[in-house]
Formats: sequence, C-alpha cells, structure tokens
Amino acid sequence: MRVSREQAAENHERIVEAASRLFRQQGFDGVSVDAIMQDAGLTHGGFYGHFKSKEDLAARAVARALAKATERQKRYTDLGDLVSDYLSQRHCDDRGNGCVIAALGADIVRQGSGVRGGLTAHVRSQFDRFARLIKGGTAANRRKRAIATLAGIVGAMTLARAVEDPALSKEILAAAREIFGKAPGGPAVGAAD
Amino acid sequence: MRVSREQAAENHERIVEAASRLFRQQGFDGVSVDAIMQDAGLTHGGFYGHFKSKEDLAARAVARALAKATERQKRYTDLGDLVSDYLSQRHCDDRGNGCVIAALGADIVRQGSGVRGGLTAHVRSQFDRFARLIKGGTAANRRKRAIATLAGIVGAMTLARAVEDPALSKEILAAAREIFGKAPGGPAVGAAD
DNA sequence: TGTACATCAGTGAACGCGCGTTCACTGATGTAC
DNA sequence: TGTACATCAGTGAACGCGCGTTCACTGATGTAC
Repeated sequence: MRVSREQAAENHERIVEAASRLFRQQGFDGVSVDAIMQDAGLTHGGFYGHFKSKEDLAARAVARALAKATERQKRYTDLGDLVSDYLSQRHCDDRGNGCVIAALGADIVRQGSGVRGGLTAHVRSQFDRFARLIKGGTAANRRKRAIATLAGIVGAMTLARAVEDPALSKEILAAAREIFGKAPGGPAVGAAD
Repeated sequence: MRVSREQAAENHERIVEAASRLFRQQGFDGVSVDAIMQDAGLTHGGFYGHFKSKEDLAARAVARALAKATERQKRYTDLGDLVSDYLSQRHCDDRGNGCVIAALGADIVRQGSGVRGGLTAHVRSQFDRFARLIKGGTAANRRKRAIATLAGIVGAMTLARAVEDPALSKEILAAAREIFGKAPGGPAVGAAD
C-alpha cells in the first residue's frame, strides 16, 4: 500500500528518531531492525527502501542526535549552567534522549566511519563551544580546560550510570557538577574560594 | 578426552583471561562463546562445564580485569604518575588489556548484576585510593576531587578512542594529562601556577 | 475535472547465518583393591 | 606397585531462535491525457 510522499518522508523521520532513541537506550547491537520499525509504527520489510543497511541508519541516527544536542546547547551562555544540566539526575535517568557519547561511549570506536566521522566533528565543535564559554587564561589554556571539562562530564555520566548504588551515583553527579561547573585547570590568578 | 584437574583449572583460567581481553576489545555482544573458547585453545562444547552461561563468564571476566587493575595500581604513590600512565598512548591503543570502564563504558549499565555489582565495588575503592593520593584540603574536598579525577580520565580515554583523527585523539590525552594530573578542584590556597 | 494506467511505499513470508545452549560420546585421569 | 573400573573434561554435531536482508506482491498515489 503506497503512501503519499509527505507520509513517506514522515515515516523516514520517525524511523531515524526511533533508532536514535533506541540505540542510545540499548546499544547498537541491542536493537534489531524489526524493533526500530515497530517502534516507528511500520513493518520491517520496508526498511531497505529507506536505508542502505542497519549501519547506514546508525550513522544517520547518531548524526540526528548530535545535531539536536548542538541545537539544544546554543541556549547556554554560562558553562556552569550547561554542566549542571548535563549532570542532572534527569539526564542520568533518560539515556534515550541524552548525550550520545555517554550513551554509546566505547561502542563508537567499534562502529564504521559514518558514525565515527560524525562524532569526531561534533567533539571538535564541542571543544570550541566550551572554550568560548570559559573566561580567563590564554586561548591554549581555555582549550585544554574545555577538553578536560567535556571529558569530565562524559566520564562522570558514564560512571554515574554504571554503578548500581543510587546514592553513589548521585554523589558522583554532585561532585562532578561542583568541580566541572568551574571548568577546572585555569591559572590560579585570583585564588577565590 | 578427560584432562588432569590442574589442566582443567588452567583451561578455566585461560577462558577467563581470553574473555576478559576479547570483551574489552570487541564488547560483550561482539564476541561469541565459540570465539572465546577458540582463543583459549578449546572447543565451544566444553564451555558449560566451566560456566553457567555467557553472562556468568562476563561477570567473572570483568571481576578478573578489575582485580588486575587494582593490583597494578598499588605501585603508584603519586596520582600524577597514575594519571599519566592511564592517559598514555599505549593504554589508548591497547583496549584489550586496559581499563574496563573505558573499554566497556556504557555497555555496563545494560549488563546483569554480576558485572555491575563488581564494578560498583571497584569504583568505590578507586575513589578511596585516589582520595588517599590527593594532598591538601578537607577530606570531603579530596573525595570530590578523586571522583572528578576518575571521571575525567575515563571520559578522556573514551573521547580519545572515539574520535577518528589521531591528532585530535593525542590532543585530548595531552590536555587531560595536564589538567587531571593535578587532581583539579582543590582549594586555591597556594595559588601556584 | 475525470479517467486509465504506471509508479512505488509498505507488507509479510522467506533466506541464510551465527548465536547461546544442549547432549551423546570419547578417552585420559583418578581411585579402589 | 600394578590392574580394573568409574569418573568426568573436553569434543563436535545438533537444537531452536532471532538476526539482517531479500523479494514477490499489494493497493493507494501520482501522472498523462
């Protein structure tokens, strides 16, 4: 049963959205093409009319999630606010709609160039964005602190999700909010607090 | 063909070692029971004489890797040295013998209690170890800095491995070595550099 | 605007394959005398 | 110490299953007149 071109385009979007969420929740290998199509309200047979392969969809789904993240971050003018929201309990509990790097982490290195290339560009732009939000010090110092800050919040989220004990998880998030909210590693000029 | 009890025990160890390495290299889902047994020089049929299930082996393999990591870290008396070695190019290139958290990262949250419980205990002891190596500040401050330091090095390794560009990867490692080698977030008492 | 036909998005059965797991069997090891 | 037998670690064929992917088909959509 053919559908209209707009309907087909809408279906395409729904598949990418479903994949983007499900991959982050359950990993690339933890979600089948059939599960994605069902989530999008379709049957699995139509999949290859939209995508070359599951890997092709993975690259598009990751790109979609990264683009959304970039868009969402544009509203922050203060790095501390960004870090606080990133390290929130809500983000920790909602893997499907959160940071791709924290959700898929080590799996990314095992993916094809479609996924890894998109992620590399995103990481680069994140460093630039963070560096722009950091005050004081040389440009080189701000860049190093930007790198350390992204690494720190990604690692803290990974740890907070990995541990079984909710109290320990909350402690990790709180400590990381405190330390990384200030973009650590700046030259200790003023020596405040 | 029955083998001696010592031989059987040795085989058991070899299976755990192989799994420990292969899981870190290729992820839990990326390695089959057959591949692990072949790597250990055996055939797949004997697997269930040694382990209840693949998940059971995963828990033991992770426990083994974590125990080895703990043992290896006992030699460090300086947190900066530990951080430098952790963030070395060698560790970045050798996932199979490196940090479990950086190698399996987000996959851990999707594993059973056998894997997650072991990891939780390990993370706790790592925080204690790091806190003991940090000088200055209150105990509470040292603990927060210990948490931030572990998060930072885990996240930096995850990022350095995820990006496709080797130059960017090296830059991430270098920046993180510089920032996290000092256990950032301490009270700025002396204001050195 | 209305009709006739070509197009093609989506369906669901089917494919080969590799997975985790089971099991009857083998033959060297361990034990009892 | 030597012999006879029970044990059991490891083998390899086989299991059911779910996976990614293919394909003949359907029927509403889009197009040409």
